[in-house]
Amino acid sequence: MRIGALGQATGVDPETIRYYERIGLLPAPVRRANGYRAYGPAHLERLAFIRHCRALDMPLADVQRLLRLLDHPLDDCQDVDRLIDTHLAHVQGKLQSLQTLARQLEQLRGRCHGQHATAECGILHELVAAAQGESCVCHVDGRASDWAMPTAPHPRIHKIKRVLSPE
Amino acid sequence: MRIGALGQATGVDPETIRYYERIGLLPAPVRRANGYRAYGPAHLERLAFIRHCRALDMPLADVQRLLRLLDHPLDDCQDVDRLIDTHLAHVQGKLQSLQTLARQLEQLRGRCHGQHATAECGILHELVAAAQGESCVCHVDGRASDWAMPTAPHPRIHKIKRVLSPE
DNA sequence: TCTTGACCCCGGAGTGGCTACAGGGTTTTT
DNA sequence: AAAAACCCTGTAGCCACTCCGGGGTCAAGA
Repeated sequence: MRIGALGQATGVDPETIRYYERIGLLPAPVRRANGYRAYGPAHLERLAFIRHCRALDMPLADVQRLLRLLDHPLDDCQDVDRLIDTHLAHVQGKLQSLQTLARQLEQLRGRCHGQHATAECGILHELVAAAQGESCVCHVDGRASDWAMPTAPHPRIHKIKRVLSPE
Repeated sequence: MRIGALGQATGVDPETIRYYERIGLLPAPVRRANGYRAYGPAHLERLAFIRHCRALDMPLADVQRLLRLLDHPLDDCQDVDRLIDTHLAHVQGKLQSLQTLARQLEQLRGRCHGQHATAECGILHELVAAAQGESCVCHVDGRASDWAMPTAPHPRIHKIKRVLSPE
């Protein structure tokens, strides 16, 4: 089958299929005389597997590792366990902070009803107040969620000695 | 204050601050004779605001819009409402699919205990079976979640006429 | 026969929100 | 004086695609 048919069969965009090939996730198929890719059932199966893992939000690197384990059926299965465990922990952590986040946004949303100028908007006021460290509906307990924080408090460990000296 | 002090005060990496300046989110400060950026309290406030919005997982484009609304206090506040509403809906949708995903992963994890070769691993078996369209703990109801799907079934609307013809 | 239009190819750039250099200069501390 | 810490610019990398331009191929319809 050609790339379009494979895409149809698996629900994957042909461009994504080519991308998977480029990064070495899907083996390059043979080519027909005209240069078109010719896929067989093995490709279909493999791509469906990738797709399913992606549906479980696994990063492609993890999918790659699972595929390698599949190709070597005698290896220890603990690697699979660990991979799933790690991924699950990751997902659960994300879930937790997302729940907190949704609560915060709901409360924030409750600050404003009706039409008035932004100068009187409870939402903006709240956001500004929070930014200035005052209490905020978003941070009832006084600390911010770490959801989607660009980088949790300075993961980069370049030793900071100098104390903050306001200019 | 210099960029490092501002970063300390807000918990933002100096490189991120420069990035915000580059994309026009944070106004460029004056420079000292040596070329160093010199920030004042207004910058601190603005950056803290950005940071707080980011903690609520808002995309920078939304933060940009909120900042503009803040700068024009006479505008209608409905824009703020809509922005928050949209964002909240987005977050809630994500939350739902993440919950489904976590359940699926938990069930998948339950398929494998103990040490054996990957050939006998219940997790891998399950994933392969699912990929082949068979019933799967992950997809009890027979349909896949759409969480993190690269692209929900072909959003691209290039009309497909030719029928799938297995090679 | 010609044209249309669906399909295929490739390479490269763009997305968001940073992060990580490289390669230099300046300031402060030891 | 030397070392460490800080600052600058500019560029490239990350993830998982997505989109685009510019072209080739192939079957069906007028």
